Amino acid sequence: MTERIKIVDKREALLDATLHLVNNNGFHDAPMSKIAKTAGVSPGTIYLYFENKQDLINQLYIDIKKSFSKYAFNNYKKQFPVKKGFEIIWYNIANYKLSNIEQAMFLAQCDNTPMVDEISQQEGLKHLQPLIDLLEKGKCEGIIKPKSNYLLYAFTIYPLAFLMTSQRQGNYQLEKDNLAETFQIAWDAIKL
Amino acid sequence: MTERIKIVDKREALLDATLHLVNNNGFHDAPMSKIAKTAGVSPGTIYLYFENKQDLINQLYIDIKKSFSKYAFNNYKKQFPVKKGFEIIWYNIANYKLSNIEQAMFLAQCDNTPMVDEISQQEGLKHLQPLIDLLEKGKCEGIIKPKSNYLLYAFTIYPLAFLMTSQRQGNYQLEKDNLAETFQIAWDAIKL
Amino acid sequence: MTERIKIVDKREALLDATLHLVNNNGFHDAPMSKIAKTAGVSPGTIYLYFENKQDLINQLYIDIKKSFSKYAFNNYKKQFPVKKGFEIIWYNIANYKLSNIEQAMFLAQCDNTPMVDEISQQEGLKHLQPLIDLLEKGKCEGIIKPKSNYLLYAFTIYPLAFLMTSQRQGNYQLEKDNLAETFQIAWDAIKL
Amino acid sequence: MTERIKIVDKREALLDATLHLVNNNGFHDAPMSKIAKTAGVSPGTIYLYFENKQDLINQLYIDIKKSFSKYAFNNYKKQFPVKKGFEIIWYNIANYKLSNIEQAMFLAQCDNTPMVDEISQQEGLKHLQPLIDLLEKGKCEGIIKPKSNYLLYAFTIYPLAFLMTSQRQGNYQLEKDNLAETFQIAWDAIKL
DNA sequence: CATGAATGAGCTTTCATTCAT
DNA sequence: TATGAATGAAAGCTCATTCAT
Repeated sequence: MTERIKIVDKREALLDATLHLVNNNGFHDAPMSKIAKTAGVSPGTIYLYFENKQDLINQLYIDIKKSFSKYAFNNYKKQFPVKKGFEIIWYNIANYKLSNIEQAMFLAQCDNTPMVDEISQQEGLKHLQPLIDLLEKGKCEGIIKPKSNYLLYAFTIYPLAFLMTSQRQGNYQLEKDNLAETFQIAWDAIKL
Repeated sequence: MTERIKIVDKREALLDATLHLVNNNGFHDAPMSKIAKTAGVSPGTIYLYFENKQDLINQLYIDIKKSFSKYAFNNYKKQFPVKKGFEIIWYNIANYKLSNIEQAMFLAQCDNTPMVDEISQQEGLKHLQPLIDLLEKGKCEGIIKPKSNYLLYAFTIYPLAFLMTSQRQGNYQLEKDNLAETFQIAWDAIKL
Repeated sequence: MTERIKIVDKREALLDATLHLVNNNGFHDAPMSKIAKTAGVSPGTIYLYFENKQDLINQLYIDIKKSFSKYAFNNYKKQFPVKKGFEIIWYNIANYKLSNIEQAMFLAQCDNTPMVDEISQQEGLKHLQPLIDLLEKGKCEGIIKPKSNYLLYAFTIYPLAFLMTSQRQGNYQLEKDNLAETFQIAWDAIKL
Repeated sequence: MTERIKIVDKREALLDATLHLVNNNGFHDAPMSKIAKTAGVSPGTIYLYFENKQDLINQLYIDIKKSFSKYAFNNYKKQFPVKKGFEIIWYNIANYKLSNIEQAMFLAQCDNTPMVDEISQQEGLKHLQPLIDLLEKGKCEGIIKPKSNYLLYAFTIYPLAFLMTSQRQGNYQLEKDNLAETFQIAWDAIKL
């Protein structure tokens, strides 16, 4: 019992340290020694939990991607009417990016960089299926523009990444207040 | 004369090599030796044109940013009516990302990674001022939603980055045909 | 009782594992962790039976050397006439190298490498005294050439190491049949 | 010109350092850092001349094997009568082992250890062909016992390795004087 | 006795940078 | 200008050994 907690703790500490260092210094300036030190652990210990640096990055990516998609579909049911369902998912994702900036930044870095295995990248893509299904349903019902899902995603969900980055740099403040206005813009983009 | 051309050639070859390697391998797997070899130049030669690796990356970033913004405002005049002006800029940017994928990928990598100096990052931001001015004008004239420019940018220009990435991975084909439909989505998002 | 047997078993398992790994991978690629795993034991356990890696190697060397010399003088009595005595010892050694290839290989590795303590090396040398005595007797009786024992050993016993190696590599088959011919060669070398 | 000499010098210095360290400490205690220091060179420099540690060892092995076999057949011509030819080769090898103890020790270590690639090991074997041919000729002419070449080698050439080791440990002195007697023993072993 | 997670010194190797040519 | 051999600090990783359980 205590053992399992400890193990989880150390793995977690290492993932946290990696997240933090890669975010702030980039993959290229996040040496294993620093990761170990930040996690309060000896360099050799990393290799008890991860095969190598690439594996550490991959696992971090997948872990975060999982927690992200779990968050994204919280309280969502596919029986919901299209607009309501979309609203819930959109708000979930927006809130995730607002309150888990570190994680969101890391995902952005992974998605724009060849630092994650292609296999892990594929793995991470699977998780948005319910959103795809919802968009399809919306198109069938004549509520959403009959365009590629990539297009619909690009103009509704993806912009949140930019707002998050802007916010982090202090240029823009995305808050509960203006979230509704922002959703309106997203919805205007794709509604029929 | 030939010498000056040569100089330009070598600098250019080095920037090209860096662009290519960083795009395909990431900053962390683009050693100076490989950059030199790809550029057909000796490692030592790099330091005749650039102070160090960071400087090389910075200059590449600024160079591309410049060429990008030049492209973005091609044929654009601030006297144009708001929608026409916006349309021109939007299409310019879309076309740039379609035809200069390497450059666009690199910018995306820089914007989501701490690989470029903050100073250079600031430097790169200045270039979009005419777009900002245009959006402001649109808001004054009641044509565009009275929202933060960050928001307006996020839901019109920024999505193009996602489409470019999707296209590069073969998931989506952004072409001349559907460019018009795509613009419509962008415009719907911000028009009043 | 069971405990003592167990103890012996574990020590034995560790020695066996070491023998096997050092033979196949070399000393430099036989880490304690692999030895432990091969022996079906925890890494920490090794240190209950051996002081450290060097001690493990040393003890293995001495153990094998002991069993080898016991085998070498099996059925031998110093009262035997010289040629008969020599024949018995020679056949014993030949048979040992034929049927205990792993052990013989390990000894060869130890004898040509600085992997064993000098002390242990000295320790291992003592065991051939009866053979030395026999050679001396042979020289006194005018049956064997009056040469250094090193020389006599080099041209009678030592060649068996080469034949064993050749056999292991599949180049040569040393078997019961040709053992007699081989002995003849050895004897021709040193007989007067 | 100066460059090539320098290059050869550095490669040579590294091979020498490796020879010395592996002989005295064993493969397992001959770290690249020590090799570099002994060669009067920086650790990184090793990798300008060798792919990795294994390659360094392999090349050293092959180099020595080559120089050994060149030495072995010095002044030898296949037109010589069998005994004279054999005598020349045997003396050459004996002299090599007497005057190039370091090299001979290293070869012995390689031949009794899995430290050299199998490919390189094969490569090293090719060089004794003229001796094989000579033994065959001797057998045809009824001068040498009609036995396997492995056997003939084991009882004539191979014993020299033992004498060299003994000599190095100060137990035995193989010198010009007793070389003739020693040859006699070898010849007695295989002559018909 | 036995475990095996943890350690950290030390290993092999890489790579940004220099400098004699 | 241009070279590229050389550097050496630092990277990723291994492994003999320890110690709390």
